[in-house]
Amino acid sequence: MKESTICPRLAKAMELLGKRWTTLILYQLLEGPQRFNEIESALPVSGRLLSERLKELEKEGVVERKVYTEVPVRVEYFLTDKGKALEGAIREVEKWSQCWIK
Amino acid sequence: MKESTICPRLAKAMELLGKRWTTLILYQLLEGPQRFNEIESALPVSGRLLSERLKELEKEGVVERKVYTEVPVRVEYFLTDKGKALEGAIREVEKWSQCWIK
DNA sequence: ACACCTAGTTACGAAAAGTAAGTTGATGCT
DNA sequence: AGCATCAACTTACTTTTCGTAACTAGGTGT
Repeated sequence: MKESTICPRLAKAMELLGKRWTTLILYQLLEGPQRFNEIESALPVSGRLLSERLKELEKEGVVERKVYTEVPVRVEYFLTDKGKALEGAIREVEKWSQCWIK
Repeated sequence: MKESTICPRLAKAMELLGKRWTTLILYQLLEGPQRFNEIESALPVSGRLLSERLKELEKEGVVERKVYTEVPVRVEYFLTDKGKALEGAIREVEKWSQCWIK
């Protein structure tokens, strides 16, 4: 790595959000709490990566995980306040894609 | 790949914007036209990847490339209208990072 | 002829992603 | 008891992408 003049906070944010699938997972969670399998079927992402990304997002405090000890077990993921604060950014990307992607 | 219920335009947008460095490169270009070496020194990205990303962005019509046949040659990259239309989204991410990333 | 400058490209080992099969723990079925 | 089922992961393995550093091309200046 080299020195860079860019703002470290933005760089760190993009290190998280710039990973494959991350933003689409968050977009999906804007709909409300969802279980592992729901997210997996909504997106073309594999269980392996989904699991990895959700852990990263949890670690960053963007997403939380709640286990319901039913049978079979149910696990729900949902946005924290930090995660909900990303809605504006995600909606802007959504708008852009509607206008500019054919 | 599996079937997914997510909007294909957003998915395609994220396929571009979700790649490593892409958004930071665009953020950098919000400052105005810049040469290859300027972008390279502003970001911790290598020439190899910068070249690859700029080609992708050019192909998608987000960025344009202008060659000045001076000595030595000068090449400038700048945002098209499609690229400038991303400013809102990028600024939202920037705001989020200022508020939520320590 | 040789060094220098920008703007790349190439080669190659390392890390991340994609795919598919396997694991865990609590049932219910026969 | 033994086996199948279900969600939510996890492992093993192949393919793609990344990171680093060295190299190339075209046009000077010395």
